[in-house]
Amino acid sequence: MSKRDTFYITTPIYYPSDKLHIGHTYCTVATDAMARYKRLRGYDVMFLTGTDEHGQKIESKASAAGVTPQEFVDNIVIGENGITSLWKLMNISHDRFIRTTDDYHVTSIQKIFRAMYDKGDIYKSKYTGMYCTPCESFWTQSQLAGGKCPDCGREVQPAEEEAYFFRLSKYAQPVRDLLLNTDFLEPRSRVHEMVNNFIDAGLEDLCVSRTSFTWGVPVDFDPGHVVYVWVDALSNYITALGYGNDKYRDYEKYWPADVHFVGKEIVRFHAIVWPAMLMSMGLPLPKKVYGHGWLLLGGGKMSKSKGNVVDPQILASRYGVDALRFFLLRSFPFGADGNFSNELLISCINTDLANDLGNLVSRTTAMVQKYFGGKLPEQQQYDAAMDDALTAMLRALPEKYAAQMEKFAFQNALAEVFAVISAANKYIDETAPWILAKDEAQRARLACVMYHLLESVRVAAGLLQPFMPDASAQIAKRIGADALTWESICAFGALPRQAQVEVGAALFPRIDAASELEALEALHAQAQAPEEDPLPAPLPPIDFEDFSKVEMTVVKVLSCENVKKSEKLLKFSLDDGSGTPRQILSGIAKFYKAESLVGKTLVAVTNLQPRKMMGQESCGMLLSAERGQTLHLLMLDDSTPAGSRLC
RNA sequence: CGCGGAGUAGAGCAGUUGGUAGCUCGUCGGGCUCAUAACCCGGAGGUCGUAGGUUCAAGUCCUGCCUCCGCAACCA
Repeated sequence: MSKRDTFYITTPIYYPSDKLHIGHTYCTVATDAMARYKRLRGYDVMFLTGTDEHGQKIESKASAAGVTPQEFVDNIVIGENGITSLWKLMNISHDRFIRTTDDYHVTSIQKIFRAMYDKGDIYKSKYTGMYCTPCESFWTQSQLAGGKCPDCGREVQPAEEEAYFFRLSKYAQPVRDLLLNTDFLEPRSRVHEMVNNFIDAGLEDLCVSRTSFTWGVPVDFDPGHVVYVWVDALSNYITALGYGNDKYRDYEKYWPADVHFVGKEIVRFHAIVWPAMLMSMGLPLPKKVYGHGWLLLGGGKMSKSKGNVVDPQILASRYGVDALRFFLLRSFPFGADGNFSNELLISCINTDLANDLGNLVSRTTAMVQKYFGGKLPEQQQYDAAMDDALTAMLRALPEKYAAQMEKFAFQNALAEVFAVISAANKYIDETAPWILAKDEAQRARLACVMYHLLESVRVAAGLLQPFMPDASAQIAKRIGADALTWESICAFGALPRQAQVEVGAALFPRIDAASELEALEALHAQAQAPEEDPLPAPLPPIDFEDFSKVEMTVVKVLSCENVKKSEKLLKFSLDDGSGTPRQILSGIAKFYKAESLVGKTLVAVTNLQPRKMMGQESCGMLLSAERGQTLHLLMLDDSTPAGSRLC
């Protein structure tokens, strides 16, 4: 046999700091459908997924949980209800699962890092960030919690550490050309975002090592440094094939990847950093990066902090894995955001799966059973006027479907299949088999009608295999079809004339929408309720001397207004007793209306280093009490004079 | 004037290179009885966010404006 064409497809490697939600499932299911489709088409497919297990966040979460980082990620990745079991539940057919803590990956990363260093594309310099001394941790501005260390809640200071940098700037031009002049990145709308926001804004060299934490791949020629996420995580796509290690030997065979499916939030790394790294290593670039959309809830982003995460395990257990997989790919265009809702899920299952597909299988097999005892006779009479339209549709379907699949337009591919399922339901009405059945002379005609229905079901089931592997197999079994190969799907009449059917229970039972929605609401509320915000960890004792360094002053609000273009900032002008108004910016706009605070008596730390926010200077910090999602400013009795010191 | 996306029937969405506005759900009426109260047919319902412009012709191209969302920034 001649060497088959290969198809290499990947999901991102997910970060196991929390349970995965429906968004991750969406991406993985889409990748799985594509992989299964390509296998159906005869490709030699490599489907890779995995987990990105290093980094400071894992390290600190593990320490908070009192376990080692390895134990922590093991639990989330391969533990009970972990990521691998979620993929097993979702019937994901990945060929390989990479964990960045795997030995072979670590070995490869060290080689890759050194290769880029030897080439001069990685160099040593200084990294500047906010540093928390007690935690020995660097944080970026965006990681800070209320401007403080997200771990311990203490103050952080600007500081710098020695670090290695990747010469990303050197590759700005070739990457820009790649994005603008080729189909490397799709959908096209993502290209503008990348070029305008990042490349043309000036691409800075990228910090690719850290000394502030240890949970990572060590830089083997410089103890104390660990490889930072970019090199470690992105390279998984080649290390998993054996690049730089002896574990696998598939690099030559599968690289370059045919497509990386990624969420739009990480398009930037895949479309800019990854090609630049490969250019530096002198390796071929992946053929395509596809940035899919997000599932939104109530029009907004799904996120833990909003408490609106949807749990795929619950949905799969209630409605079935195939139904959930189908829903995800049928309801939303892959390239754009989609609005997830339980109503939509239930209505999709009821309409497409129960009413149209499931019911078609049910009525068809029931009739074959009823009229022919489960097996069609050889004698069948074709009626061009009645049958031509349906057979033409069936013959044209595989090609139309394939055209959509090649574009990753899962929604459209499924729409094509369901157009034929609808046509088959209509065909029953037009041919009215129950009338034919009353006339013994019409037996051959009736058999032909039944055969056409079975063929419609067979072809549809064949094309649904990538989306609903189990349900498709069940349908094939019911209508007495063999394995649904692509060739047989394309060949109308591949089903034996004397097909033997079996009647069974409903494949997709109808869901009572009203009661189900109620049940889901209840489950959701249950999942939300116990999430009490834990108290932050107690801080170590401090000297009175340390405490006395903080100057806390009673202030009165002279004026207060929202800072333009900022959601969170309020700008205060305060009477601190000195006679000169003091300006302080505070990120509490979500909790208080600016005008309601005028005249209030508050407490401010008045000897903090002034700091600029949104271009305005802030001289101090207003004290407030925070618990979970709530925040209360410290307000004193208005008789307290401005300028009083707290002691 | 940071960047991008979106605004199309009650709801959720399609509308490729400009040429009579479609789909699903819901709703109203009819048909059928093989089937999972499912299936089939038909009706009602849209000045395609808004104001201009190009064109014989614009949801589809151009410009301004409004609203929503995301990214970025910022959150002492």
